[in-house]
Amino acid sequence: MPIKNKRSITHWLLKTESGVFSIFDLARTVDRSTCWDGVRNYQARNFMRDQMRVGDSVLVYHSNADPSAVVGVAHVSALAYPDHTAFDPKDPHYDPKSKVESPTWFMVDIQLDSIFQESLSLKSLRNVFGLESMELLRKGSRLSVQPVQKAEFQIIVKLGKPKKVVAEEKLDECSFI
DNA sequence: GCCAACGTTGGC
DNA sequence: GCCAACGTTGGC
Repeated sequence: MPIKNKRSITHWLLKTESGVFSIFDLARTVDRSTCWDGVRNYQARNFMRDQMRVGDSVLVYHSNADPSAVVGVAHVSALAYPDHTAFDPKDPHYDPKSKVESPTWFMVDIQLDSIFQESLSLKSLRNVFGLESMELLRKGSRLSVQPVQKAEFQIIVKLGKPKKVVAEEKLDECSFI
């Protein structure tokens, strides 16, 4: 009997600087989805390029925020493809090493599912039972794309009280935004 | 603004 | 391959 080739990682956490692109910006985009451009770290790239698959679950984290916090849930909506912002000399994430014919940097698309009614600050997460080994809570953790254990993901979603973000035109009705 | 904890670069 | 210098991330 063939053994099912089960991937070890299907849950992720993506950091975004809330002042640059927040979960609320994501909620206002067409189809509530976006390309996750600008990742310029090899380990983060490898996770996106080699391991992420369409449908994988994503926690959205606001870094450099007040307070820094996990703020909602999205999912991967497109498999990794070259990050074109690396080709554009005028783009802040321009990288001359990356060529169109052999791209260095990749990105996935993600689509927003829900925003937490209780955003979960980094500080508060440090006290949650079951998250002791979470990468985000590791001292000096800087990875902007990081794997999350399914159990960790479930704990966080339960605490966050996610409110589904439905259609673009209904955004005005989301009083918590 | 400070600074710890990285990651990258480049001389050797 | 080693490692010092430098640049970046991101909490505080």
